[in-house]
Amino acid sequence: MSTIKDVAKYTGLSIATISKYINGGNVLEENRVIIKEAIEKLDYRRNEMARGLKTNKTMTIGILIPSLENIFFTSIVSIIEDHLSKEGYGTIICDFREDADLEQVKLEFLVNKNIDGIIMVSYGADQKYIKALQDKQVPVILLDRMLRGLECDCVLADNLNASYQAVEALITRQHKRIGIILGPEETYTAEERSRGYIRVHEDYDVRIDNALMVSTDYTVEGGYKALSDLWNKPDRPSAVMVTNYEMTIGAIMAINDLNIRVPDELSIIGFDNIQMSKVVRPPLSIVEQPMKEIGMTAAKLLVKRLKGDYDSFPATYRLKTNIYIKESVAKFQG
Amino acid sequence: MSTIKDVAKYTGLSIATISKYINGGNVLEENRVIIKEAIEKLDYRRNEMARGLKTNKTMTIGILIPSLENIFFTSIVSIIEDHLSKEGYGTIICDFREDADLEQVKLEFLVNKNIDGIIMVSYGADQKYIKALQDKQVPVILLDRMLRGLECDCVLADNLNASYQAVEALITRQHKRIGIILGPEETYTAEERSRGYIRVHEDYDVRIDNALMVSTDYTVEGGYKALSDLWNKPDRPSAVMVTNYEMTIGAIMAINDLNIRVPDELSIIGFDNIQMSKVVRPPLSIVEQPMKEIGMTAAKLLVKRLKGDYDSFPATYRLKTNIYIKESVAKFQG
DNA sequence: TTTTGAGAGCGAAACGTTTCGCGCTGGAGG
DNA sequence: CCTCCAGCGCGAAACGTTTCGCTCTCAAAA
Repeated sequence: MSTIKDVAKYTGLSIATISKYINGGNVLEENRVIIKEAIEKLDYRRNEMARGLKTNKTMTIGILIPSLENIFFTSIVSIIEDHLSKEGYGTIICDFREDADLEQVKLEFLVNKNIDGIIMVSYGADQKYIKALQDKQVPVILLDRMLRGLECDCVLADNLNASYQAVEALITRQHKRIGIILGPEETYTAEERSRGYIRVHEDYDVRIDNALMVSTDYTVEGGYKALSDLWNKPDRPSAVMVTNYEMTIGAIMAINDLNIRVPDELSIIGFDNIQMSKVVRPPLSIVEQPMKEIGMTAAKLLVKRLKGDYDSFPATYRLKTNIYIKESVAKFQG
Repeated sequence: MSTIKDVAKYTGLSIATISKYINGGNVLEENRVIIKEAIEKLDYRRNEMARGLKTNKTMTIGILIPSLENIFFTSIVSIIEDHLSKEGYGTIICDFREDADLEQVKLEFLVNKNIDGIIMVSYGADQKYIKALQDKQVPVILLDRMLRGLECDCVLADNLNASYQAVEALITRQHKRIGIILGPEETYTAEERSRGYIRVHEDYDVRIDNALMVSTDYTVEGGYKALSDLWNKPDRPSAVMVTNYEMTIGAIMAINDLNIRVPDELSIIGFDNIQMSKVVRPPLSIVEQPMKEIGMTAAKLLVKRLKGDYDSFPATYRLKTNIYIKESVAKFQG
């Protein structure tokens, strides 16, 4: 592997000049030519580590998500990765398997890798840690969920309106008893989605039966059990909305196992994966989060922060969701 | 940020001794204690870049996959990431969006990041590039598909037997006209899967109608179109196997749109995502690749190579698939 | 002709480690 | 009591860059 020294020797110029050339400084046209030639001939590549040692930059961004098997997160990551790589940043991706302890471990791991910035979905990482990062001028972007009491840039979906609109679609179809399957109570997204559910009931003056709001974890099994429970209540709902992809899968499995006829016996609205809507029968109604937009917004915001532009910090981007009502939703037949 | 120098100063020992301690060398118990104290007190963290500059290691592994939105790949990556992070390696993940040109770009990107090793799914990267990596003692592990004419470690599923077994399950149920939806002809996996299809026909002495073997790209749209085409043939098959996840989704969509009754009119076997089998009705038969095992095997092999153990190079691990026959497959009713 | 200053190149220090080779110490063996 | 040697610790060089502050050149301005 040749170094900047070799290039200097080959061209007869000094190391400093070569460095200048590499970093886009002013060099005589004449020298520019021979440097270029030398670099090609010697197959010189800049040593990122030596560079990083001087500049104190790794050109590496950490991405921390709950699961790499969750298409919602990986779609977002895919966009981020692409954008950042165009800006010259590598992305070290860690998945913490939905485990808050592991989240902390991986977060420290990333920090020890001297990342220049981080984009993360937090389940409850130690806020001190994030604060420490911010103090070190390492930009942090939160994805999907905000952290209470922490000043931090954040990009997420407009969860409240997402569930508001979905439940509204059910209410305007005369449903009165609408079930909602939520994530863990303490999570930000679950709370927001439940607020949308409540608000739309209030706005339309429909009574809420708390028994129809069930919290579980954001897993396939959770969704399965929650839907079964709702169905087995003496006074069962005529419609259900499910508030993430995994639980949607579980709910559909339960519907299949319980032989529930959709939408005659139960209307249902799922979450996140638009493909799913065409795979099951009848076509599933879906609330879709704008993953591409979330990813792009987060990536751009991070790059802005990396350039030192802390304009309007802390910024929160709350992006609009889309709702697709298909045949899995029908008018309530009293 | 404190450095090794600060620790040396604090303890009154030399830099060399601290370094020794950090890297697990022999240090007097007495000193061990005060160094530990100093490190904690000063919140010293090793600067990976300075270290990398000396050792010429980045402790970073590149992972290059066709798509981050493909659960097959991300499941594997998830395992790899977890294992490698335990070994202290960060993983820079790149997705090339199924685009061979972009593959090359991202590969160069990773190489320029001075990765210590790479695990990749190649669509057709320049083999010279891979060879160059190997020459530089950077271990390369190929995933999912081998590259013709390249000596390289490789971990993949036993594709031939996967399709052999699936088609066998159909043949033993009296199906004579069995469709298969394959990936692009030039890809290694598609070729192997088609060989399994052919061999089982030969072994059971069933005539092959070439019209029933359709190649498309590994996409949802491709699967949709392929199944529609098969169905619209004058002499349509009584059973179809689909050879990856995306195409399986597409095939199911087509079945829904064409109102094909499964399994009465058509038996079907899908690929890769076991969850899917319980989401659709009737439950879908599935060939499942052992993703966890693939990931683990690849990660372990890489670590072995990184340690300089080139035992039995080039190694090929061909891992057994599992097949789950569910109600989407029925006996052929002549 | 002299002065000025912009443009280009250069030398050297610094970034935070690892590692080589050497020197000191103290206990075991003769 | 002397000799050895193992075990520790130390100083210094080196890894490949960036960057500061300097000098030199040459053309334009005076």
